Amino acid sequence: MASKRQAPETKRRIPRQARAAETVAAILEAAAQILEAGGLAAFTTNAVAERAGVSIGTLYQYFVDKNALLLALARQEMGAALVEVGRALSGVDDPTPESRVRAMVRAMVHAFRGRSRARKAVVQAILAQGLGIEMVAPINGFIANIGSVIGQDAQRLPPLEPEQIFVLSRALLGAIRAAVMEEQPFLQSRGFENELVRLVMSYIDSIAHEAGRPL
Amino acid sequence: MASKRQAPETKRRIPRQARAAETVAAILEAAAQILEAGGLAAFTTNAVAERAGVSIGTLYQYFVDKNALLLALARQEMGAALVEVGRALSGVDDPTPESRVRAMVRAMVHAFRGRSRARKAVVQAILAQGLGIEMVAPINGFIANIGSVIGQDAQRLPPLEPEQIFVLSRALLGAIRAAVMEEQPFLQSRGFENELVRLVMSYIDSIAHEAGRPL
Amino acid sequence: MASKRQAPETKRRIPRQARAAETVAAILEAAAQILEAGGLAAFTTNAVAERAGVSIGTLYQYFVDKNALLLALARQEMGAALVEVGRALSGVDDPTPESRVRAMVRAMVHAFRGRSRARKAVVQAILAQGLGIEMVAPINGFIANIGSVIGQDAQRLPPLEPEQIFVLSRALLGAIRAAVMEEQPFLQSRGFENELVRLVMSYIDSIAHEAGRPL
Amino acid sequence: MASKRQAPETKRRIPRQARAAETVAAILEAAAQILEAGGLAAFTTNAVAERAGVSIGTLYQYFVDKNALLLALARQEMGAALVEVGRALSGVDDPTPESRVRAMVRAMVHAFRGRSRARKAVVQAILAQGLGIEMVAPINGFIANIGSVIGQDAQRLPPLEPEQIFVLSRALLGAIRAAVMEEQPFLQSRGFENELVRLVMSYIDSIAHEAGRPL
DNA sequence: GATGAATGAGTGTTCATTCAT
DNA sequence: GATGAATGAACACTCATTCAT
Repeated sequence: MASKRQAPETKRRIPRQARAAETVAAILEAAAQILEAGGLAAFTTNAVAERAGVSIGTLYQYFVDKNALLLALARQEMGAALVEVGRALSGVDDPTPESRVRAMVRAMVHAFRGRSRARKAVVQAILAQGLGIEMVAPINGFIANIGSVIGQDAQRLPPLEPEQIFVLSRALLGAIRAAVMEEQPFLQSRGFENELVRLVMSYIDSIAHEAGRPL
Repeated sequence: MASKRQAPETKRRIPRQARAAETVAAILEAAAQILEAGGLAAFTTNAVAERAGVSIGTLYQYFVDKNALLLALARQEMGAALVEVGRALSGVDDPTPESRVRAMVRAMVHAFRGRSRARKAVVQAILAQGLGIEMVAPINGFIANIGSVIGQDAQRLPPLEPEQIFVLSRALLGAIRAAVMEEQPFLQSRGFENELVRLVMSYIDSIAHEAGRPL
Repeated sequence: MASKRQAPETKRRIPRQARAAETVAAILEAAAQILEAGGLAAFTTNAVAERAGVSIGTLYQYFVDKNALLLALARQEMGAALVEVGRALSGVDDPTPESRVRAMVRAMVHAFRGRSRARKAVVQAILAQGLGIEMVAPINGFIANIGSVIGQDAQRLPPLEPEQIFVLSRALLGAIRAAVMEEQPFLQSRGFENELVRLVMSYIDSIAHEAGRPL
Repeated sequence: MASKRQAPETKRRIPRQARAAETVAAILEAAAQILEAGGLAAFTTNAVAERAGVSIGTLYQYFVDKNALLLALARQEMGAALVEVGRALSGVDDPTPESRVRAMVRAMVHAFRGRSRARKAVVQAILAQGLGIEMVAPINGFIANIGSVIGQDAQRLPPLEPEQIFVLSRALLGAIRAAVMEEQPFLQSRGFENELVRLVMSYIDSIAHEAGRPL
């Protein structure tokens, strides 16, 4: 696992045929299952290949190394999460700022829900390689546009400073991540959701006030 | 690395002689250096022993296993950080709520400053074992008492709900941690500090308002 | 070497290809040679692998751990011995009780002959794990049926008590084992054989007399 | 643990003072306890020293190496056993041949003061070094003189042949040893004792008959 | 004489990765 | 394309033994 920092290659061969795509899917699914069941410690290439019903050689035909497999899994999961968040935002008919934030928060919490051990392991591994930046980038984007997420008209909120985007996105993710990692029972409770919403709203509110444009 | 969740034993032998104490210190220092230089991947017991100028056997005379060494290092670092935070809080003569929060935030940021790779690695390792809870417990405590940290008189702010303590502490730590992990250049900037303060203050403020007792 | 008492698993992978079978054979042969040459002290997995001309990884592909290798060797050797004893018994055309016992004794003595250091080591190791019971079980069975081995008609001798089976089988094995271990020159002499036969016959005789059914 | 075959040196320093004798005794007692509690696997020099309440350095002042300690323990226990056997023989007032044999058998079974696990471990270790011969020599002597042990007048039984001495002593020891090693519950039962007596008596009987001098 | 901190060779075992079939 | 037997560097950890204090 040498450390390649810049968006390392993941696939060795891009599957062009249906069967190959199935194989890749099977391997990723197996990887998730292994991770879910035994955490990072059980995540060996041999174990993944076996569970996928594929020979170890085949696994290496599609993933350059163990790391690439992990990354591919992480990307797949992040993508799914983002799709969900997007869907949540577009599906809100009550356009109160708060209700939009709530929708986003809920989507994020749920994205981190099922298969939590697998997610935990993936997160760990990603962090361990300093690839966290790449992974949170999309979330970052969402937060950056939070002005438009919130306001009916964009003028109301001045564009956020980079530090503000950073603090808000990482604070939110950090709280959710901690709840997942520590396996907190209230992860999906209403109370927890409320507090996350409060975290975002009060922060935005403070900025708006400072700019003389209270929400 | 078997998983003992509750404050696992760290030391195998308590050093009674001066030489032994030096040895332990040397090992911990070496561990920090190795972590700093090569991250978790380079952190092998043999490497640590070698850098400490000590035989591998000696290392194992003082630490039951690799994990215990890591934990001991984590505890030492956490302890130092907490001491700093405590000192910061008691050394503020301008007792504005905001200035007290600012002191705390600044202490935390600085605690995460020097030797950041080592700290990063320690944090990762701790998280990887689900011992994050133990490690953040003291921070948790600080936040839990944030009412008294902030208010001149404690009645002003109702005691925080567990979820609120959780969200606030993890959000703050999460933002700082991310800045460390991603090696953000603004880590020690005034602007970043301001936003962290805002994060805490606005959240508290929101709670206070809800309780009908604005700060 | 954890202690699993009940017929522990020995093989990790059942060899399906010809090459694999050869590899396993080579490893077992190497193990026997190492044991023969240097006793239990020289019996390290690395040494065995090296002598087998195989990598250490390959060894572990076929044997879960060091112990499993030892056990597999023991079983192989025991099996060979038993086959010999069985063949000896069925090949006696003079059906005198004594001549049948003599055939059995002779087979046992010969079974413990060649590669005695290896056998010695194996025996030691097996005993050291409390797996002696499993290993002597077949011999036990032979002795248990000694009535039928000896008598033309089975009624003549009452079925032996467990303690009697135990004493007779262990006494016989003990005498042979000691001769092997101490490398006694008379191991394969006629005189020694005679005395072993006497040991068995007189004991059985005594039981038969007691039961009022002298042979 | 290099193999020195001929009655290796055991003591490094012969204790001349009372305190030293106590120390040696404490170490041997600790060794026996460790062996009894955890078998050969737990038998480390450090563990013994600790349980004896002595520093590891002190242990090495009295025993050249680990092996010497084991040997000293074995000799001590063998000596004790022999004394007991002797006492048993001289203390029988019913001078039937059988009752004398029974006394001997019982003393042998009860050897090692009921510390059967320790006994097992010592036996294992002794065997593993090929020092079994040295250890059984005294027993051999007893059996060699079994004619006098048994008969009121020595003429009755012709002197035993070397093979006969060997077979009888090893058979008896083998049966007892196996019961110890396999931790058979009937080890100290009357039934087991009876069968051991039968083993010896019937064998002797057979020889006597052959010589035309039935007991 | 006693202590116990220090030593370090040696062991069993894992697992990512290769490549002949 | 797929297979899976083989590889071997690397690691955590043990414990008999030494020797400065």
